[in-house]
Amino acid sequence: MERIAEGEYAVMEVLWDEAPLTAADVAARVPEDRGWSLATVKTMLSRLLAKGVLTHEEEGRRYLYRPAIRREDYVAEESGRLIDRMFGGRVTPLVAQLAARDKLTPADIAEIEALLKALKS
Amino acid sequence: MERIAEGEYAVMEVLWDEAPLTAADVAARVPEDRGWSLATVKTMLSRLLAKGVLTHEEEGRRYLYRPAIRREDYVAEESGRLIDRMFGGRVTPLVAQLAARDKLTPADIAEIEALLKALKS
DNA sequence: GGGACCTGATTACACGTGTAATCGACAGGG
DNA sequence: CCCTGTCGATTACACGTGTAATCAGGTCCC
Repeated sequence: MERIAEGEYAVMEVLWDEAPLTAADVAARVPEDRGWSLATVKTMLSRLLAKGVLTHEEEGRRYLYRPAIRREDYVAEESGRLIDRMFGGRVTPLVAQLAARDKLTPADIAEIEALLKALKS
Repeated sequence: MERIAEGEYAVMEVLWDEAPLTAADVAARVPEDRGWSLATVKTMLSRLLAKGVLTHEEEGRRYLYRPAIRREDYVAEESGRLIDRMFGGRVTPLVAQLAARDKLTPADIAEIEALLKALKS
C-alpha cells in the first residue's frame, strides 16, 4: 500500500467520514485551519487517485470520490511502521513510553486493562 | 524540536547507541542494508547539525558528533504526533488497533498489564 | 448562442530528502 | 617538500509534497 502524505491524509479523513463526495464537497469539509484552496484539494485528489487509495466514478461531468482502502488498514500499517522504526517492532515499549510521558490518564489505563482482559477471553 | 527524516533517523540511532563518533565511524556503523556511501552519511550529519539535533566538537581536524537530544524525548514526540494524527490524541484506540491486528502476543498482553498495574500504584 | 461558471487535467515552483560527487584545505609518509 | 589520502563544506540532482494557477472543455443562464 502506498504511503499517504500528511496533507493527503486530511483528505482521506474527509472521505473516510463520508463518501462518495465531489471535489468541491471534499474541499468544503477539509478542516478550516488548513486554509486550502479548491485547487489544492483537487491536486490532492489526483495524487491520491494515482496512488490507488481512492477511486472515482463519473457523475455527470464530475467525479465522485471514495476511499479504496479501509481506514483501519491504513492506520494499522502506519502504526506498524512507527513501531518498527522506533521500537524495534515491539509494542510494549511504546506503551511504556506513553505511560512515562504521562500520556495515559487513569481512565486510559482502565480502558486498556478492560481491553486486554477481553482479548484474553 | 525539528523533525528528523527517516534516513536521518538511522544516523541518530547510531549516535544514540554510541557517541561521540567521527563521520567515518558513524558510516561504519550504519546498517549495512542502507548501502550508503560515506558522502551520504556526511550529508546526513550536516543536516542533523543544521537541525540542531546533533552537536560536534573538533578533535584535531575532524569532528566528533554526539546527539543533542535524547532518544526518549524524540521518540515520545514522534509517537505523540502519530497518535494525534491517527487517533485523535487518544491512546486507547491505538492499543485497540494493535490488538485487533494481532500485533499483541499473549506475552505482550501480560507485559502491558504488569506495566499498567505498576502505574496505578 | 454567447459569456459566466464549474470540471478535471496539466503545469508550476519551492522545499525537504535520498543519494551522492567535487572541492579546498590540511596531515602524514616517503 | 611533494603526493596521497582524508576532512568538512559546497554543489548537484531527482523525487515527493504543499500549495496553487492556468487551461480546455462542457453547462446553464440570459
